[in-house]
Amino acid sequence: MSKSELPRPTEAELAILRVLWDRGPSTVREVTDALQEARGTGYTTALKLLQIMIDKGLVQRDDSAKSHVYEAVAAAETTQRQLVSDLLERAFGGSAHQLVLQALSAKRASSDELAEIRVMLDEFEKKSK
Amino acid sequence: MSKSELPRPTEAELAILRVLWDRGPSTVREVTDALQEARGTGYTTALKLLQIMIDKGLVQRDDSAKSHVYEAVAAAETTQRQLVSDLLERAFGGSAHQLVLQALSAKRASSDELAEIRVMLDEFEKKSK
DNA sequence: TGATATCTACGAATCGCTTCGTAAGAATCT
DNA sequence: AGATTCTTACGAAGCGATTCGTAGATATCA
Repeated sequence: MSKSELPRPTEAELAILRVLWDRGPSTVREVTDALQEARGTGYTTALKLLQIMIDKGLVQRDDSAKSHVYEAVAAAETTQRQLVSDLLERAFGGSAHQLVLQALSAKRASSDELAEIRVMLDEFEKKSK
Repeated sequence: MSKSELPRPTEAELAILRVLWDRGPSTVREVTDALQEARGTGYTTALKLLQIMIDKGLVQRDDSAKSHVYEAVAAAETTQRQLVSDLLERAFGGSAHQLVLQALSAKRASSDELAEIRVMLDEFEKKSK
């Protein structure tokens, strides 16, 4: 079984993935604490979600210790790319520059950010040649 | 009541909105036909969705004729901006340039597209000054 | 007119997501 | 040991999204 076909994470699952990407491998307790303030997630809720995410292949688990340790299977960039790609098709009909435009409008991007994006474009173009 | 607080459309609702943005005001029949190939949506399914979307304020209806005519309340750009903004927070922690980067990676954007995006950045920067 | 087609409205079934209560086992404290 | 705390596992409730069947009203056709 290849890793290439992970399902799109749901909203709650994405919140958990963000914690795992941020903290690295973590226990249920640690995930719960991290989500406590932002979402008020309860302990058994986080546990259940992580168990479901194992079934889906989104996370893997090390259960050698008493408190199991969970880890995201896909890198942040991979999942983010999947999500953007999804939105691009579903909402923009594949028009990347429309998406970028709306992203900048939504964010009211600063000049610094715009400059950063320009650098990215340069690198991107260099690579694709 | 202001129009400013429309809920985020669901997946099926977004598919309908795209038809309405594309075609302009349309009947249930027209929406169903447009979605038939892409999604296999049945007539009563489209009708029910449109009725739900009226409750949510996503569409409005002209029922003066026998076949009611539905129209999107928000412009495409407005909803798209909302969706991108949402994804930006939920998946990227607000980092716009990370989102742009993943969008370009996902799309393998062409040089033409990249050029288009550069033009956009210029205009954007000009406006924000 | 009678049959057929088209439309709206409504209810219900189904499914996935999210949350929580509870039970049972294991470790820790007194 | 006995009580407390922490953990995993599991089931189920609640909710929203999606789909469809059916009924009833209205228009169209033969």
